[in-house]
Amino acid sequence: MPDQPQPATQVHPRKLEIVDAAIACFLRQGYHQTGMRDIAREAGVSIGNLYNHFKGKEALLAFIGALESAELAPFIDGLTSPPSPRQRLLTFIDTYGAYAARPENALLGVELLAEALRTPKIAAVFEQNRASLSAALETCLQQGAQSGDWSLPAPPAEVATMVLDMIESHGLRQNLGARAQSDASGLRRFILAALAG
Amino acid sequence: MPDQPQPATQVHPRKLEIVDAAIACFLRQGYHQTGMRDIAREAGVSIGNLYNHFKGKEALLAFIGALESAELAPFIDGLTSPPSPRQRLLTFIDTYGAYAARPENALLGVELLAEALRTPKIAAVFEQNRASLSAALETCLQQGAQSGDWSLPAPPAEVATMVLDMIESHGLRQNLGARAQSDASGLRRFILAALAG
Amino acid sequence: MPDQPQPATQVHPRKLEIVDAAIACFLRQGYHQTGMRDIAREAGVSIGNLYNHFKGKEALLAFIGALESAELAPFIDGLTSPPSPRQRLLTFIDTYGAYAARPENALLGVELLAEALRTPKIAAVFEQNRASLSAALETCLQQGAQSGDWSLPAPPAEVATMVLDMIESHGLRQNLGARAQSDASGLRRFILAALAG
Amino acid sequence: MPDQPQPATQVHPRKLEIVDAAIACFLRQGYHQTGMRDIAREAGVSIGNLYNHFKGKEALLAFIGALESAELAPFIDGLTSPPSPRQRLLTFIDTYGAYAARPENALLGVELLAEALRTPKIAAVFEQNRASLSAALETCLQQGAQSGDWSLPAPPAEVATMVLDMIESHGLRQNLGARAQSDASGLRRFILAALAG
DNA sequence: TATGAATGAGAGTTCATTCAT
DNA sequence: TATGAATGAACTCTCATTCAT
Repeated sequence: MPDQPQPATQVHPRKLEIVDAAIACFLRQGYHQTGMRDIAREAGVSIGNLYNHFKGKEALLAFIGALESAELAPFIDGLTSPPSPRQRLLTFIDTYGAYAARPENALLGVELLAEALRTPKIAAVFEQNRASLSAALETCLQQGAQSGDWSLPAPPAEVATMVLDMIESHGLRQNLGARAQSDASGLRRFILAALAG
Repeated sequence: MPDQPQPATQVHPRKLEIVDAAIACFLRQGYHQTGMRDIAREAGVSIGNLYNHFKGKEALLAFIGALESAELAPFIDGLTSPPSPRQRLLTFIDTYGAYAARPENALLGVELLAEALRTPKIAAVFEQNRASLSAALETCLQQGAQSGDWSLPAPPAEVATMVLDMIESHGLRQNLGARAQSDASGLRRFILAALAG
Repeated sequence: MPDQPQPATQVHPRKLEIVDAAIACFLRQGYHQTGMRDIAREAGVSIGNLYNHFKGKEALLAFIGALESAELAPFIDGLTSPPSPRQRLLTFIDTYGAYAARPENALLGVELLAEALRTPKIAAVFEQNRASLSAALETCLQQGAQSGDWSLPAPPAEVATMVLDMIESHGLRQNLGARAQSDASGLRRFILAALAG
Repeated sequence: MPDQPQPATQVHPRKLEIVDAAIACFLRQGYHQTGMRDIAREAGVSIGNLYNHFKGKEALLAFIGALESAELAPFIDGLTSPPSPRQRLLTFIDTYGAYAARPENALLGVELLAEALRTPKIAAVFEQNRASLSAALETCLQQGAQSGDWSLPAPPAEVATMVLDMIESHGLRQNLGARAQSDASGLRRFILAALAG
């Protein structure tokens, strides 16, 4: 986490305005369909000044990806904190499911993923976010297995990955077609059934 | 299915060469990073002639997406044909899992998905492929439920969607980092556990 | 001479129009002050099409430099052909002096030189032109020394270089201030005096 | 000489640091390839402060050109002072030859020249340096002619110009290719031969 | 069917310079 | 004196696409 972009500590407020503008544009038009000029206009900033705050388009996307890291912290906390593993897992499925279903997360996630496939810098951010979340979930899963809450049908790391994939795919699916089953009850039942042992 | 691109019936062989070239380019560089000139060069065709075969770049991607439809047919057959539901499901997880893990499918799938988010024409192709596969899996799942092979933790359509998501996410995951658990055994066990009831 | 750009043989006429436009712009505004759009406009060509004919700005300058090679041929012939070494040298000083004094050669020469200092591709063209001309002059100087027309105050290659430098500097000087001694008689007398022995 | 930049008298030391930084950048990257930000960074100064010391990029180059004027003074002294004209000329060829061969002088000279072709302000500085040096050399040449040390093959001003051109071209040549005859003996012999009369 | 010259909007980025602090 | 955010025109170059041949 050391030399990762640190959006939390002392940043020029303009920088955050630019980030918001970029997110809005990426959501509306997609990453590649968005020009730096679009972002500058949306942020009410000159194109030249935009480059005073970000080295380039890719850096902007990486920064946005890193922002996600901060948003993930509560979920990680929730997975490792007080209540029973079972309660923690249920809460996680619901809350992270809701998070993953929000358009700005679902759609930006796909842009980020597609870009991570070609751009190592983006891939690094992407994988770091994934890894920290996955590790927390894995811990929770193992604790639940030890406490007899459930049994794992596969190695914990693998199960954690699959559960995350399910939740995120589910969130994305809500944003795809016109329909929307909109609640996570099926998701929750599926996962619990898989752990029923 | 009426005015869908029909890759199966009589196409100019040059057209398929172009498609192969496009796939190669999209895999190597990504959809947006690939120029029509790149494709023409890779196919050994003039840029003008490329446009004799495809109306534009988007049409090319849509055609590629439609090609996938043909590749899906065997899986659909397998899900609805002779053996027991359980056997059909296991086979499907393995074979479709292998299919989804092939780089050309995993990576192109993400490109297609990202593009489908903004481009209705692409979305249509994308959803059609998904729908036909999902319907077949749903049928298989219902049959297994009726025959007592398993019980469904959620409505069949939803379970089908989640199972497909898992398999495809799993395939994509193999193409992301450097690691590779590489086999589908964890995946299979997870799904079967979810259906164990 | 093999894989050098060959402006003589079969080139699209438009390419030459572009070259002419570029030369006009470079002379008027200088190389760095000239934008690709300036050249396109001057040539009556779209900016996109300009790039169909030249890979980039640097390639354009290199091509112009290579064109000079063709213009040098007559001087090289004159230095190595029929009459007496003395007559050849005198003719060379006058004709090459006039050539070097023409604004398009004097001014473009400086641009080319300045660029050659930083750009290996340009340096290569620049040095090749210099080398072929210098070799021819060296030969002539040696023949004159053998025939007793003159004696060389330094190694022939060095003398050749210095004589060329003098002629070219002289040509440039005509294009600098407002004054203009305009003839090459002083130059000729200086060189002949140096060879007088 | 009135409103010429006056590098000699009281200047803010920061100003000289900036000049040094600019020279370093111009040498490394060339004048046009160097941005004001590059210079500011190299000097360890903010871009805003840079403009407190210099009106603009062109003023910086002009100042550098004017600095040269101070460096020329010793040569001018040497050409007009005590010993015999012959000895003065020989010393000048050697010392000014060495000066002209130093990369910072040879390369910056070309940048300055190229810029002088388009920018009157730069041309003024350039020509003034040239004129004062040329005048001193011309005086020396005439004195040598009067004292019978040599005879001039052309009007003294023209001979002075040509001798300067030779020395400077020779210095530049050392910085061009990889070869390097490195000493000025050929140059000296050539010039003396031209004056042998 | 096949060619590649032609188009011009638009891409990301850098530029010299200004100005409020 | 010193800072660096702010400006917007300009840069080189690429894009998908068209069209005369």
